[in-house]
Amino acid sequence: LKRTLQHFAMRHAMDIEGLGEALVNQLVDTGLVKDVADLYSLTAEQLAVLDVGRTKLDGSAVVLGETVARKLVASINESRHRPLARLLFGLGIRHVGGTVAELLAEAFGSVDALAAASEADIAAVSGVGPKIAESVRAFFSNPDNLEVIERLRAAGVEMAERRTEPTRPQTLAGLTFVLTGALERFTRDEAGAALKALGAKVSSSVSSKTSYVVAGSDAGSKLDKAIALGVPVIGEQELVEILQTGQPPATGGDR
DNA sequence: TATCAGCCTCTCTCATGTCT
DNA sequence: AGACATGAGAGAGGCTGATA
Repeated sequence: LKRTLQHFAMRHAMDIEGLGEALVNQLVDTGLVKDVADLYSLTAEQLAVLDVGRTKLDGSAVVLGETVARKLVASINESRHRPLARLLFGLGIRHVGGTVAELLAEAFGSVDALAAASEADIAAVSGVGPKIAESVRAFFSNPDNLEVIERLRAAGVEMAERRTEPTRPQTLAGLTFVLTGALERFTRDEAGAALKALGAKVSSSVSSKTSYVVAGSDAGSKLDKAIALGVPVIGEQELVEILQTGQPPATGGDR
């Protein structure tokens, strides 16, 4: 349960800021939370008095405090409106990470449609094979999982994708980017989302099929691999230009 | 203001699934 | 079968908020 909660709350899932391992332990150990749906009925008053596992000099317990508790409740409330892919990832279905969750969200559009799909329907999605399809089908065949989904629905968690047409021309369609190192003007997630909005694919590993590697500061082994494979490497300034103009670099990188 | 603990962001690595 | 891509866990360093 603790691992499920941590996974559900993590950044790439429901992104509940402030809910980490220590707090999850407290919530489960005190009995406040028995499944992920219970998160949505927590109050700031309940959270504020939780022991954070330390003691003051006088021997009394250090508690979470009102500031953190209020922020956490706000973050939990916001998480009701995450995109479908985040929810699918957050449910913790084996073999379904962020990327596969996006494929499934795109293909089925709602939790209900995915839950009703056959193994063959799921495996028909490009990028999803029989193992993943079997795992997804098994998840939605488990009554316990279905009950949690119903409780999440009752708590107001959105269960379907809000269809939005691309707002920018898909000028980077067919190009694959890999981000490495730290960027100054945005996080890698933001940069990745901006690239995807232009139709690009963003991958986490470099191969000869990679179109461009965007290297920020302290880039690691992905930069080394890009150089070894002769994949064009671009810097943050070039990335900004791509995002502004919507056009891939004319030169193909020069690092 | 300094310290502390927890959280966040990011890298690295490896097992495993998918595709050609 | 080999190449490619993903998922997931561990660890490092920085950031944040509560406490002293």
